[in-house]
Amino acid sequence: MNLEQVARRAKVSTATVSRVLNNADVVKNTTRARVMKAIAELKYHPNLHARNLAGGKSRTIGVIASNMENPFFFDIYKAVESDAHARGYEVLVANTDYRSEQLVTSIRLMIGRRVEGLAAIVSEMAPELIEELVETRIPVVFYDVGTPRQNITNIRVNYRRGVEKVVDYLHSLGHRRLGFVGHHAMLGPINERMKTVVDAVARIPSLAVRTSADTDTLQGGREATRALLDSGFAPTAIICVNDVMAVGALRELRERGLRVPQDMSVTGFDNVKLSEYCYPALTTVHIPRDRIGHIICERLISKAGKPAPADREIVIDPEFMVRESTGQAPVVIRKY
Amino acid sequence: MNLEQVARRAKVSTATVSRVLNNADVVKNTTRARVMKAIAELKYHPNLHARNLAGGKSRTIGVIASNMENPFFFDIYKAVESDAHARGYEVLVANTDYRSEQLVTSIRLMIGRRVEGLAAIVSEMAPELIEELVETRIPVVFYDVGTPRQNITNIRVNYRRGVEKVVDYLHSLGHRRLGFVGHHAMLGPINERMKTVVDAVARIPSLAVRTSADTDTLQGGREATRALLDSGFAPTAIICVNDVMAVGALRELRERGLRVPQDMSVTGFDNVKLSEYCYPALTTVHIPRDRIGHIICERLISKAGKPAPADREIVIDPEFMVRESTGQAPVVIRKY
DNA sequence: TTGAAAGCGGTACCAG
DNA sequence: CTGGTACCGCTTTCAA
Repeated sequence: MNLEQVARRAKVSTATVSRVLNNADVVKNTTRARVMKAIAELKYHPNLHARNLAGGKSRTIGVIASNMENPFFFDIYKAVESDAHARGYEVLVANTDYRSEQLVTSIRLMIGRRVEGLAAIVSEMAPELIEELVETRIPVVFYDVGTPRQNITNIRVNYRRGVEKVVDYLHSLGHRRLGFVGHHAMLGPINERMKTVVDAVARIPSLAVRTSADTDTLQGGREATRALLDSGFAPTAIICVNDVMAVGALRELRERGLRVPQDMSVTGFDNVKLSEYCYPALTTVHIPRDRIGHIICERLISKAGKPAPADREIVIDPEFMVRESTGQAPVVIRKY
Repeated sequence: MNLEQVARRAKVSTATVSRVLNNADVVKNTTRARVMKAIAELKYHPNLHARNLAGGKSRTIGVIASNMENPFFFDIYKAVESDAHARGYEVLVANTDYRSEQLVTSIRLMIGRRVEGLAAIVSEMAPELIEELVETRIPVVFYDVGTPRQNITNIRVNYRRGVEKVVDYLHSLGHRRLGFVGHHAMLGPINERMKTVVDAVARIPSLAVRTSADTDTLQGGREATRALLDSGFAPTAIICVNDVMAVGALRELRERGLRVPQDMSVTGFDNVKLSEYCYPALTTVHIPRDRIGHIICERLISKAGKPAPADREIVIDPEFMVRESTGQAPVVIRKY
């Protein structure tokens, strides 16, 4: 089923059918009606590949994230999609599951589909890949990766500040031994976030920290916490790299009969909805996902006339949120 | 950057470059090397639209879901994607947010992109739309919608059985007044699941039920529960349409000082990971998402030779899982 | 083993 | 307002 068949049935040329499809207002009403009738009767669906090929533009942007299962990424995606739709764009999504080969595959796929903009929310990326993207001249937004370049905009959250607020707060509550639950980064075990925590702790001499890592899931949070508690190091507070893993931590603590926050404090990061719904509600750090989503769209979709802006770094300051999962350090540490 | 430029640089024809790209083994090694070199130097990325157009097949399937934010849908999607990738297929995702216009848009988009198979996990669908899909002859799998047709496979869960198990269990625990928390369906308020619950309750004369509905989110679960408790009807147990909404319900109950399960029992549905991580862990009904995902892929992706099977209905029997959120009906109903 | 050329299904420019 | 037609970038015979 193609333009030509529709044209034949409506007794017009393919050019006219195309005009009707793209609501060019030049078509005479009676002609338009005839064409629409033919389209309906034939149940014709335009081939978007052909359209993109001929038209040269896809009106599509891509979003690649490490883990869409984590609401943090999903919230950003939703914000992007909503904005994109409002501007008549479609968005293609891809998940890397923190696997670098998948990242390569996904990026190539996006380029192959000729997206007009690409957002990569992926925490790590090989320099060659970045180079590859720069060469394509496609507008790109990185979250938390690399530095601004010609066609690249960079959004980064001031994690250092966020983490420092958490550490300082726990310190003020009397905690001296802190555990950190992180997730595996793609390239090697020493990930940036973990380093940030270690640095933040190092500012305060009386503080000690021990880290643990697992997958970025509820279960990973639980496993990492289990490992941390079994390690012999006896923290009175556990800082988690994000809310999802923190919920996993809560579960493990409950299993061991440790009360939060009386026996152990726990903090999350991101402030996803779940952090208010779990028990106890998490003390966490808010990162504005929709703001990030809006910025992405603004940078990726070229406004009428003006080309999309780029070559900038946008730093977002996170906000500390105290809820129920943190409290005074216990005087006597319960065995577990 | 296109095939021709690569061909020119490698001093071969576009046909040969194409052969290299598709690893046809006929190409001489030295030629292949020359082409690969040119490809790398020019940072050439094949245009997939052109490829699909010329080749006639997209090696892509589509998955449309009502709410990817709910892990139930996401788990299915993950399973589908994993299987699809293993067979060299890509998957395109779309979210409808339970909006029927979005469903229409998404389906048209998928057809336009010429997916070779389409899964619709969307609980409701207009007959004309189903007809439209039948006409395309694209293999389709519906979850919980419609009936088998020529190119349509139907997967359905035996909700009735699942709900009956829940109701019977609560009844055996002494509960007589049940609340039901559901979510808004797309078309009108009387959704199928709600009806199923009402029917299941009607089997047992001593039972009474009151329903409430809101969005399919944590917050929706909370709001619906709030409305239910404020309605004057005093349930001793709340049956939730899924786990996510059940977690929202738990939050509202906690807010009101009602203990689960001592003062109020709560049940979920789906058995997503979160149901084991929330507090208290949810009594729920397991629906095997990966099995569903596998079936979808098997039906959508034509095996070598054989065309994908279709025209069948596959019924899945859910499994009841007792955890901590249910208990004996309280003797004295606490005020709230 | 390689090249030439005919599509694939649209879009858009140029005439009429 | 409508038709003819040259591409868009790649795949796939058919010949050589």
